[in-house]
Amino acid sequence: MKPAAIVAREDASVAEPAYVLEDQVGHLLRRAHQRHAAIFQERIGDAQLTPLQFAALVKLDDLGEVSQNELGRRTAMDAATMQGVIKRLLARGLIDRKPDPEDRRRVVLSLTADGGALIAAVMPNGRAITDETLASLSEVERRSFLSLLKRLA
Amino acid sequence: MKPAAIVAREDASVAEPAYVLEDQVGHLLRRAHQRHAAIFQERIGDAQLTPLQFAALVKLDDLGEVSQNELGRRTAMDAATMQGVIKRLLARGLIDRKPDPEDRRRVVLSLTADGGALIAAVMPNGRAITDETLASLSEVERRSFLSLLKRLA
DNA sequence: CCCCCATTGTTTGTACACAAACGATTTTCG
DNA sequence: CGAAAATCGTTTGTGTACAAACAATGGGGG
Repeated sequence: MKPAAIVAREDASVAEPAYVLEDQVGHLLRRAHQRHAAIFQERIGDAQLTPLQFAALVKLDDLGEVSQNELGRRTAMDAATMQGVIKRLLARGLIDRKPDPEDRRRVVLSLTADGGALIAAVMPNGRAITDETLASLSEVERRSFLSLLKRLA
Repeated sequence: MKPAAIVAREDASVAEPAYVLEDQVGHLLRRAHQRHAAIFQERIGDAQLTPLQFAALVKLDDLGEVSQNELGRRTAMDAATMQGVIKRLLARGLIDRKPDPEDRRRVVLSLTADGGALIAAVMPNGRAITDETLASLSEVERRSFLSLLKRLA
């Protein structure tokens, strides 16, 4: 029953639009990321392999040998997170780890034969996961979305 | 059995483009989400308040009283995650919790006065966080990005 | 009416994610 | 050269995130 003309107080007609949780970037990014993680888990084809582990293997495949910190930078994981990821990949025998003779602070990481075989086997699934995640967008929309997203990250 | 003239083996000239980690939606979503979380922490104005806790308070402010599971659905948190979030908000006295007389399985959650005051105080920071997260995009690009992102989530 | 089934909330276990503090090394620069 | 600063890897503590299994309650359908 609002006297239409009156706008005193903090009235909606002038105030900023409501803060709608569902419209906030942060919330949407979180949900999109959740959905992607679910698709990943369902489609990657190796029940134990997580997105971060996959990312680490892909980068190791690209780079050959790298130090742990550098691999972290390349995959956007911090040093503490890296610990756990590396530990699990080592435990599965997918990567190898040895001291760097040139710099005694460093350890050098590389793929084992098993790791190389696994990454080769699941790479196509990685592509399929990307496709399915973007399935609701047209080809043009995908390109546009990815280019905008890249500028945010 | 491919005609000789056309590409033998899986040759780079025709093969799918390389799998570039940095171009994958999943990786970009993860990084964008990380960046948003960092901006949130820096700008929300309450060192203890996390994005999920903020989301829960915002929704409680909208809805008044809700059961724990329903709040979880509205904020996209699963029941197990909810436990921790609720526990911490209770410990800070920001929310209230009482049994639902109509359904003895349920608990009813609501904001306390402190919780209401806090959410009112930090809401403007929430808007600023959204702005800063999207700072690298123009107004048109923001709208376009958010609309595409919403369709992914 | 009663049994099956769905829903609510809890617990446990695994895996990110990051701050902060640490020891060991390497680099830089005065 | 030698002290300060930077880098590397580790540990601890807190907070998401979710699967899976559980007890208690509620709502039907036979």
